[in-house]
Amino acid sequence: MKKRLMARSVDTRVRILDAAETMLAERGIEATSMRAITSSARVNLAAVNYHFGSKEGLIIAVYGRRLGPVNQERLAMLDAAERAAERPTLDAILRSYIAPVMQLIHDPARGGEIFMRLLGRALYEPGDYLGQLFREEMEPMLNRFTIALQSCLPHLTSEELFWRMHFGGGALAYTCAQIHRLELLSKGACNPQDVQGVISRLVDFIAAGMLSGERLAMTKNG
Amino acid sequence: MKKRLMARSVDTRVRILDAAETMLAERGIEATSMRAITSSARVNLAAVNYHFGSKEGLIIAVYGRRLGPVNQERLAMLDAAERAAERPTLDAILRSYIAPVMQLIHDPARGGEIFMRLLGRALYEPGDYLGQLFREEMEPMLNRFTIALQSCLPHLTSEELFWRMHFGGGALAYTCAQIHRLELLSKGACNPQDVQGVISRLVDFIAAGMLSGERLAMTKNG
DNA sequence: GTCTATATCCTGATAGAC
DNA sequence: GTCTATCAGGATATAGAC
Repeated sequence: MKKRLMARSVDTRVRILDAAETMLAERGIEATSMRAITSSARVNLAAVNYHFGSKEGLIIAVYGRRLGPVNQERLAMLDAAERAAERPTLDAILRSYIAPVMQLIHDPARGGEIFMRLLGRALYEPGDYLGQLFREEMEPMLNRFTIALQSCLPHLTSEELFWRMHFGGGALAYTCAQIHRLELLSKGACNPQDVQGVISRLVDFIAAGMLSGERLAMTKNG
Repeated sequence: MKKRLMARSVDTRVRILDAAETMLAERGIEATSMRAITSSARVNLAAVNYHFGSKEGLIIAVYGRRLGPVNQERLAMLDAAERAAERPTLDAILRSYIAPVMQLIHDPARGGEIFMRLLGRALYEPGDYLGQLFREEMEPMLNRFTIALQSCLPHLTSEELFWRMHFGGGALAYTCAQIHRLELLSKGACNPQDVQGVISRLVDFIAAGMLSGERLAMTKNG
């Protein structure tokens, strides 16, 4: 990590990161130019290359500063669930994964709704900007959740579990990325600002999907 | 629609559309330049503007030529299900929506896996490229499926149904967009080429989610 | 319908003064 | 650390010959 020796440079770094975060969430990586970012942040164009080396370095920094805290909260919630019961419920495991992301809506200090949307888009972004960062930041956390789900759903083969985690991840990513449009798309029928409601609905939906056809799926370890 | 008077121009049009389809699915709209498309299609750069007017016109044409047939097949399957039984099952409705998309994998004449991936990315693309096209092509079809689901799940409020359709749509979109990576991501545990297996798993997962907490959700029309 | 050539603007990145 | 000026190349789009 880069040292922060001067107060002014911290300001500049943060202003660039904040502006980039917003524009990347709204337009995507390729559609966001460094000129648009520096103009919005009211810093000089050359400041991006000075502080982050390149556009790719900036993108990685934008995701990097927020991803760690979210994943640490996920693991902390899973830890707490595992301390509270020898085998945590499916609902508790799913909630540990989902709540820290959805609660970003009311946590501007960690990126707020903007970073939530950015996170939802991450796997749809082209190129190799994020490959290494996600392997480092996401894989260890995902491995722990996979193990927790396996002991909760021992009748599922690893293939079945993978498919269902994938479907659940899709529902979550889509919700994060589209959260700002849902009220409009539903013609006012739903209220995305009711964070606890959204979390509970997502947990219920995915838990039901994870448990579907429990009787028929007992082909192993039953 | 533009008339096709000369054999040569049809070739050029189609070669551009095919090349664009592939590159858009792999890199996204903003990351794909017209130079890359025309170079891959081995036609002249100016041909895009001659045939499609602009890059945006090309993008709309790429989606436009494939979206209609897929949605018509969805509606045809729903029609058949409604002829076969007065009230089609939830599984039959979901399968009508999902199967025509997933079966693209083995239907190169309708765009194959490439268009399926492109479709999965559509709602994540920045800008207003596709707004009007989707309002025209998707909304009437979605309205029919909404009605079918409502009569199948009468205990759900329209808010609840919207949320669950949204979650299911996210699972489907994610699967379409990531299909080519699933074998790698699962370290060989799953086989995305087993189309019928993927369809059945998606239908089962989403149906279970749609039905979740049926007893608790009876707040209307029970 | 197709092509070459070009117009006009934007892109990421850097050198060098301050 | 910040700034101006600039580079080299890429972007979409078009004019005009064939």
